[in-house]
Amino acid sequence: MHQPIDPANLAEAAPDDPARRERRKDARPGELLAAALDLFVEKGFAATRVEEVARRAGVSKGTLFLYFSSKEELFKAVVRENISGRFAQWNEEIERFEGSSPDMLRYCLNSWWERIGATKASGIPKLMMSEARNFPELARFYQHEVMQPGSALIERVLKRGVARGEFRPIDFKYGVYMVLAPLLYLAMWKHSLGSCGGNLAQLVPEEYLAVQFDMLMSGLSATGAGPALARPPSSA
Amino acid sequence: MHQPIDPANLAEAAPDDPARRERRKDARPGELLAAALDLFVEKGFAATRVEEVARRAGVSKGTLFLYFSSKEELFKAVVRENISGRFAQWNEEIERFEGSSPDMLRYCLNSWWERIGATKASGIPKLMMSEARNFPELARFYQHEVMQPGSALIERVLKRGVARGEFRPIDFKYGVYMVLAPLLYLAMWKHSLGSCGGNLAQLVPEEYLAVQFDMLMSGLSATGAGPALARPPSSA
Amino acid sequence: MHQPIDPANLAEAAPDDPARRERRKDARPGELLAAALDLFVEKGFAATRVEEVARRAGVSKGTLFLYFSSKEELFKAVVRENISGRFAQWNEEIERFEGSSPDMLRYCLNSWWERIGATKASGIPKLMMSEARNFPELARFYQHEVMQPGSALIERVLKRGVARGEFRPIDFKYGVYMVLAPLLYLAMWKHSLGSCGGNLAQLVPEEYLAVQFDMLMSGLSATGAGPALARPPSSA
Amino acid sequence: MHQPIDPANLAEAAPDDPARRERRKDARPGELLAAALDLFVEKGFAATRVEEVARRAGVSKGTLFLYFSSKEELFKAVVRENISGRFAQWNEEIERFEGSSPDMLRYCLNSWWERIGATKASGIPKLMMSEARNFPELARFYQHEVMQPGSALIERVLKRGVARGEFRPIDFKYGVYMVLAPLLYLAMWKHSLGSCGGNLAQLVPEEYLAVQFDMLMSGLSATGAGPALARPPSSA
DNA sequence: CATGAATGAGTGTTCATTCAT
DNA sequence: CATGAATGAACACTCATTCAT
Repeated sequence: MHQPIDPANLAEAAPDDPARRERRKDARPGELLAAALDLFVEKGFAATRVEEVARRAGVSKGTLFLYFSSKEELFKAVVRENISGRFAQWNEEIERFEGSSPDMLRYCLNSWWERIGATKASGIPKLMMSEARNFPELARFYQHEVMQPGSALIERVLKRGVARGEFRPIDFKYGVYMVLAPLLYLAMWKHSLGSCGGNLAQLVPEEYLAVQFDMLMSGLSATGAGPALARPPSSA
Repeated sequence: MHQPIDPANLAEAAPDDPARRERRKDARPGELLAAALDLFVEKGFAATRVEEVARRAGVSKGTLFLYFSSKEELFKAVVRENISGRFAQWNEEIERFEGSSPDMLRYCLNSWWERIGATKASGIPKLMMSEARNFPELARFYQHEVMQPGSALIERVLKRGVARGEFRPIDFKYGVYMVLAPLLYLAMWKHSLGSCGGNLAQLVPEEYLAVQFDMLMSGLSATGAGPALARPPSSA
Repeated sequence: MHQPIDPANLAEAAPDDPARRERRKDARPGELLAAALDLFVEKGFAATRVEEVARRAGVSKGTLFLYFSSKEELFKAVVRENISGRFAQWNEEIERFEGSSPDMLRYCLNSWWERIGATKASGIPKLMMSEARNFPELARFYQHEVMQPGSALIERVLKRGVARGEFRPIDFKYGVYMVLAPLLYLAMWKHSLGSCGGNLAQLVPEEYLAVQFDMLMSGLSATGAGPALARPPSSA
Repeated sequence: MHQPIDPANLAEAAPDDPARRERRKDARPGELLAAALDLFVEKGFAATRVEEVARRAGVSKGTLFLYFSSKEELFKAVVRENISGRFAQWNEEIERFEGSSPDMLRYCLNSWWERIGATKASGIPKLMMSEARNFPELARFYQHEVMQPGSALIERVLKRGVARGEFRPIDFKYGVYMVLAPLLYLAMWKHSLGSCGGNLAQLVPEEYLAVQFDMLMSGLSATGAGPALARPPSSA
């Protein structure tokens, strides 16, 4: 990732050389961002000490402030770094998917679990929920870069199912939330109450997701006799 | 000294009159609890300053500690006042409910919305999710005083429905989460991303809940042909 | 002690009637002073809470301030209350004592232990040592009312012994401290380090005093060959 | 990573060079320790404000906590710096001492006076007496770090004297207190009543100590005919 | 006289941020 | 570029003192 450091030009590079600074922005900050993600997810924003982030990244506290002008900026950078990129691939996969819509939906839930839910990244939605109010700008950013593409992806799946007669006609706006809510609740639960000992009913995420999927299918099933969702879609 | 004490009215105004004390303990703390709820919901537990709570209630910092021995106790009192204190009545209502189990479930969702979801109290679940990790004692408290009774209440409804043949047999542990997750997600959404302008799809909570209810019913329906939840219940 | 309360003149007694206040100064304050002595001795001045003093005396915090304008004044009153009186009797006893001077000295040490050292009053010297610097006026008072008569009493005993040829001639000024220092050190030790668990060598006060007495006698003995104190008395 | 690490100069300037850290830890803290000693002695432990210590040392409050993790640790450091740290040297001196035991004891008293008694450090025993009860952890520390080694040192001197036939056999436990009590009483007196004007009999410490030493010697003298301490030693 | 609710200044400690080297 | 020593604002909680009743 870094080019080999050439001692020959060290003396020549002006301290404020923008190019050099640019390069750095990719180098050392990477370790800082990783450390920050770990700690923010683990302890939350307020309880994370910048010194510990720096230490975990192997640099000094002063160095951290060389790259991020404040703890808040660090937080924003962490969120930016860890969320957007995946949707492109995800959309492609959906595009190429050839199975039934229920299978496609199951595939979505499963890959969410594998790529987000079961990983450290699952801490980010929780992070955003917790801090959104104190970082409205970040919240807006998250809406545009994460919530919107995510919702769009799910909406596409649902629409495909309806179009192919595999799902009954539904109100897509709320249908999306029906898929999202259980996933996001699970992510948040994992990183808050679920991480505190003494839980009455220890969730097994895989089972939780299976049950939620069954539930979804019975709500979406074109053959189901239930009244659910059988209302004229309010928005396309 | 001021005026001769008239024994006749001793019962009404004796300095240690328990009733008077009761009134006091209910009077000023009431304003403190209201102020605390506002601020906790608005800024979170850690970011709320006890002094500001006091100021908003119109008393001094010292007075607050006269009624609540610590910030954590204040928080617990807020939770008791707004959530756990209601389970008794709620349980009674359920006990006396005579309609069908679907109606009972709908009644639960509706009263949750009216009493919690639509009020400032809906900020509390979000708050707990955000702060649980950093305040384990509060998390334990919340588990015992809120999550447990809440889950038990829902489980009772589900069991009644199954027993009366109105719901298909389900795994109750996950069934409870199927009811809870959408509610809690809504509460959290309201107090985080939902409270920041510029949302792509503005949820209308009532509609969201209606759709979620339909969904639930189709998943639970005894007559439905879908595969959902049709697994042997794992716990009674 | 108090005159019976005549309801007839209650209305007439001006609230600030000094006589009435005087009366009170003997009545309720007695309990307050006792409670304060206990607590000051037990926990020191700073660590004693006026509220606890009041509670132990069975009155409210406000009432305490009715009698003592501040915590410091309470402290002064406690010290004043508990120190002077005993010397008159003590001096008389010494006056009448007819045994040998060593026996008289032993008698002094023993009665100090019985009347002061073994009682709560032993806390007062410790109190004074601890707080003298912050209450210079009290320190002066203590010097005049306690240290001075106490020293004089001991000096009288020593002089008697020298006059009767039972003690060798000594410098009385320092001789007095030779008697006092072990006693006062014991009192302070009892109320500080001695009251904390885990002492290496648990003192038994009676044994400590016996050994100190032997020591004193060997230093004072007219027959002893040692060089001790055999210098021309420098004062008195 | 920044520059190739040259093993050759690691010992001199590595950022984590323990020697450099050592120097730092001795530099500024020295001023803090001096300021703390002054203030603790002057006002006591509880009444001393860490901010004032910092201010007097010319640094900020935060800096103080950079070097001492708490006020109690600061106090312990003061005690170590001024008292317990000296026992090693003191023990060595005793070890090498070749004169008679009475001379050795006199040497001990004199060096106590020069190194502790006559210096600000003499305020520490008084301080401990005053605050021990309210700071049990400090009391324990003081017992282990000061009282115990101090007693052991004196006990060694006494045992040597008895072993060499220069002192008569004594109960060492109380013998130690016979040496200690006058010293500690002097220290306390200096910092409490002795520091308030208007003393009846102004002690001259050097004379006080000389007299106490004579007294001790006559009590310990092997040739003395007195009864003092001539009891079978209770502990070896 | 007596109460006890109310006050608010004061304390030890933390931690994001700065800056001289 | 990197460091880490220094900063100082901030915060929960205490408690002597006041005063309306």
